[in-house]
Amino acid sequence: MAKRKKKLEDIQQQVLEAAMKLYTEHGIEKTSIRNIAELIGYSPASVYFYFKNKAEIMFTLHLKGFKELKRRFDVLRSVKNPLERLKAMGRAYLQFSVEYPALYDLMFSSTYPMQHLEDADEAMWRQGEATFDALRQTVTDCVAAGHFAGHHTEALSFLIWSAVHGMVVLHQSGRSEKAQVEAYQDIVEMSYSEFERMLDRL
Amino acid sequence: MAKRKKKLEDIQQQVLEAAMKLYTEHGIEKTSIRNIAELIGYSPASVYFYFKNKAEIMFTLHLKGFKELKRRFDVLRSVKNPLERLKAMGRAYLQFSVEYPALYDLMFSSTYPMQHLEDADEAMWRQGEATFDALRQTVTDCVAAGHFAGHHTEALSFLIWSAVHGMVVLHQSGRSEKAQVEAYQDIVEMSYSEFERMLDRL
DNA sequence: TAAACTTTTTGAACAGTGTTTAGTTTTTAG
DNA sequence: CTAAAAACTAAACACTGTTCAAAAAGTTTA
Repeated sequence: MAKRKKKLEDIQQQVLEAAMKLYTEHGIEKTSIRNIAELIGYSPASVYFYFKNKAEIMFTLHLKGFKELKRRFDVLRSVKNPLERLKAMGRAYLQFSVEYPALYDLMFSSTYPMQHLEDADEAMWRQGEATFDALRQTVTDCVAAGHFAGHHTEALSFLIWSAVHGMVVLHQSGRSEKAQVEAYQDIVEMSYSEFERMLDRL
Repeated sequence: MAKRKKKLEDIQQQVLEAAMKLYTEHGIEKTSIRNIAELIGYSPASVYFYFKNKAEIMFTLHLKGFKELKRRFDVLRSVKNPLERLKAMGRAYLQFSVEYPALYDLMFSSTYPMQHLEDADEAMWRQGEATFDALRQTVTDCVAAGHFAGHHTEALSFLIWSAVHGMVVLHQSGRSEKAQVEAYQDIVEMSYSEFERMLDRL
């Protein structure tokens, strides 16, 4: 009976891996239940024995992204200077988006995982909340250390998230290149440096 | 022969209006060629007589958004103080995103219009470029007036775009609420105020 | 072992999508 | 009035997510 469960989880894992492979290599349009099924040697209907629907598959996938991002943020807790930690978090966030663009899209843009939250009647997005908490806490630490005087912590935290997220999505949607934002190698890198300098002056 | 052209453009217009109506009222998933066709009393195949494909319809639609956004930016040219103009542009941008969320998505997030650019072998996204130009010019004016000393104009411009765009998409994707970013009425408004204060200190 | 029961798997279908093609109808020009 | 051009459509193709009844496989009980 333990083996049963093992096998079930095993195939769930296979589904997730196939979905991830299709998603990263060929995008959302090729990540179909039929393609997933074919990749693991099952019929399309079988996929629905292991997952409620496609939204749940994508939701489960996006959780893996948050696990990795959290891991990276956790490493940065060793950075004692809160302002330096905040800047390092931003860089880690950008780095993550470059290494896992598909996963990033699932975590912060795609409607699929959010759709699952509504299917499951979950009012909250725990992973997003936890990640924002990490940011908010670091901003709070900065304030305690005398930075950002007169600024509203919550609003400033959201602004910081927005700025970095905005760079990522403009870049990933192809808009920054198509709008000729760069005669420069990496506009995102340069803009983030500008952002760090802004934070220094607050 | 002028009447011919008139009628052709007339039906193109009808297609666009139907598409816009479906998109704003029921989202992308209900904005199908079949639904558009039904709304204007034509067969689905007829739509392809007036537009190459769905990407072209969405592209044409997103142009209307840029026309309106440009109109709003043009009004702000009367604001002589460049820093004030920059801040007003940001507010106008946010205001636009609130009034036309569907159009905003088409302009800055959806892959459909960008897909058309690739279909049409257009290396450039003229509307995005023109809009970014307006922002870049205003930042340049700010620099000329002694602001943002030591900052890189291009990178700073991209950062400003990113910050405001990031607020909009986090808000519109439902992520900000689901991540409990607000026990506050309007986190976007508050964050933008923080942003203005940041600009003042540069 | 045989029957009963449960878990797992699937073929087939439903309702939908974007798009193409061949053929028909309508309109215009000579 | 006829020939050419323009406008329009039915039907199909190849997909999509999803459901359901039935079949197959595995497990437990008598």
